[in-house]
Amino acid sequence: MQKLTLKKIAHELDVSISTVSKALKDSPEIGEDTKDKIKAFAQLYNYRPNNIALSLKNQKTKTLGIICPEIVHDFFTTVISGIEKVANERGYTVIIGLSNESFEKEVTNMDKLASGSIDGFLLSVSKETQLKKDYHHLIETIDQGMPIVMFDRTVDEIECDKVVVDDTEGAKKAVLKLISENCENIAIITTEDHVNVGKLRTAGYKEALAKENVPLNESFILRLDDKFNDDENHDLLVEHIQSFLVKNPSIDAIFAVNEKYALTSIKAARGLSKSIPRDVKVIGFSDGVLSKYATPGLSTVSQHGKQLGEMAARLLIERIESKETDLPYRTEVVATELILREST
Amino acid sequence: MQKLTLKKIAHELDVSISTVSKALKDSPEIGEDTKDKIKAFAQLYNYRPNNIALSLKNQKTKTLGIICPEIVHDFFTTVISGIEKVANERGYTVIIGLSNESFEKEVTNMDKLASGSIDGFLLSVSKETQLKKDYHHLIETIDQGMPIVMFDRTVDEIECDKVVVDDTEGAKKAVLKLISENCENIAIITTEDHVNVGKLRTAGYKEALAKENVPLNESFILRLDDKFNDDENHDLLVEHIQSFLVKNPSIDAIFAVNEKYALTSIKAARGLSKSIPRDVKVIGFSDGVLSKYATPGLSTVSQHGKQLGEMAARLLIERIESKETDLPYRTEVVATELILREST
DNA sequence: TAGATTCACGAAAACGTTGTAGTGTTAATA
DNA sequence: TATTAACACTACAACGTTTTCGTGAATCTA
Repeated sequence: MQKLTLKKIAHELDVSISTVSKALKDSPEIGEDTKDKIKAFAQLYNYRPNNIALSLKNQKTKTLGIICPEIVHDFFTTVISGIEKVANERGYTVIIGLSNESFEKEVTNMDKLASGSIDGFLLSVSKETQLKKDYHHLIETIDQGMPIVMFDRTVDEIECDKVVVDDTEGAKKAVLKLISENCENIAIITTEDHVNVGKLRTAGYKEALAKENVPLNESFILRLDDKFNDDENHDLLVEHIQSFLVKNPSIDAIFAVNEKYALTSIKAARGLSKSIPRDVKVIGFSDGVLSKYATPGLSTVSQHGKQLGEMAARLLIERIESKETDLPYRTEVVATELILREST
Repeated sequence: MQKLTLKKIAHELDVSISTVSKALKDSPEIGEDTKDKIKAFAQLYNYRPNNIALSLKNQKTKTLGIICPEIVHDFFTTVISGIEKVANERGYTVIIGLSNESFEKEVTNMDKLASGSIDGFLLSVSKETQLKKDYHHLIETIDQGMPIVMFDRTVDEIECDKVVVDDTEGAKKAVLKLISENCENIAIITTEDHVNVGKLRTAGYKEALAKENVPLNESFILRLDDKFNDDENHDLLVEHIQSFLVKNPSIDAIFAVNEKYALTSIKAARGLSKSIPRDVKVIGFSDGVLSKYATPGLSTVSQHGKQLGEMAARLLIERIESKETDLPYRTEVVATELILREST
């Protein structure tokens, strides 16, 4: 049995399409018995209005597009689950486009979704986009009246709603904690500077050091090439960190800007027969389940990804549903929280 | 500047809508100079045909709906990334609906998407659905001519395309390996039997034992209540496994039916001052990144989630695009692979 | 009983496309 | 010169809705 439409019901019951439509909406224009008859029929054959037709008619899709650099990634999925939650509560559906950190995929994905499929974007830009600093697709999208809310990986040059975690502050808290535990030689394992969050967290690291008058030792900063994010290169990364640790044997604490770096640091240190947390304390940055399930449990700066996602979705939906065309852009900051486990 | 449509171009250039449509499709019906003019205009103002209108006209959306029980979960996201990959290659977009293991959310999500938004479903049923054994929503969907491909968590009672991992065989391989390493008291940490994959993996465990004539000791089977899947109950789970380990001190190997159980087992064993892998060897079941980044690296039965996702998407798209209405249903089995790391 | 009012319903436009079937003009054929 | 063919374009229907505007019939008012 194929999909039921108003037309088919109308034909079957020998009334007009308008009558059916109105009856199902319980319009007072239609007589009670006609209404009953139509409703019963619709119920029986499980009629559901066609979303596509509604979207076309109403010029809105009740759908949100998420553009995300990666999906096998606890932080992003946590954010997505937050987005999905409020989207669903408000009657919205969610489409996901993955950029895989590629500028081109980000552009084509956005292009495709922007062509009528969605009412607005939730976007975390790819690393490549951050590197190229080419934002024409974002500008065009916004110019066409399609709202964008950026989350986590935002770009300063574009004016739009943003939701970010307080990277600098979170990093600072973590490093301050390490200092308070009498660590004197605190290393940071971070990304290259073109990755915004890496840069910000590194800034927090430096701030904490400065605040407590701990001298900054540039050789304690390990900036990891992007290639190490590939799971294939995990063994390489272990070795790389180990040689860093060997070169700097005085290191007694590591602050890692993400979960993978943190966990790999633990593995590397262990491989060097250092005990965690006795010889080296480790704090990561993440919202992930990994940290909780790892042995030893990894202390982390939690990013509250779910709240971030909820916030972002709320901002977007508000903008979509507001008739004010000149709502001022907001930037919301989601606070971090230091969660202490066994690695400190 | 608002969205450009054929109508606006037509009005602007003083030609008919049809002419614009045809010109952009390079139809020979239209004169060269008119074509050039229209194309140039469209290019300049970045015209993109409206997907919604196309969907309505063509009666197909070029969109796939994924219904997934959970998203903060490496296995499912790996599958999704596989789906997204082939979907994109073939010009499809992906909508995600999360059931959060709830029957009701599964039903309402499917209902919503089935109303015109998508051409077919990729579905992994929720635990609650498995428990209730209420499949009316699946039957109705299929009856309406909407194809479903089930992945991983399938239901035997429904006829449709399926892609599964070889749970029994994978579990068997893992346990066989443990036996070959001279483990004599191999425990299994599994789910309750209503979870299909738990049941199948337990079957594999038993098969392996039987094959090598190792006596089956029912007290070595720990069936975990669903509540332990909640990350909140992680500490509880650790204690629970520890008391199990204390009650059965002879256990020298653990086969866990998922990554979290495996990692938690390691943590529990460690807490009991047992060394991994010297005192207890552990093998998990998963595709996750966790295993790789954990210390010690967790040996696992890899499920090749990405291939599974790719396979599922291929099956679905083939069915959608085939004009044959009576394509026979297929069930594809994705082989598992034993990946040995430090926990064995 | 003429006029107004209410009731119950239908026709049609619109959203943005595409494709089929015209249509009017010019050029080629017989 | 009359017929036909080619060309370059336009009109219109359809996809499934919703909504505004009619409209004919029954009922009410004076």
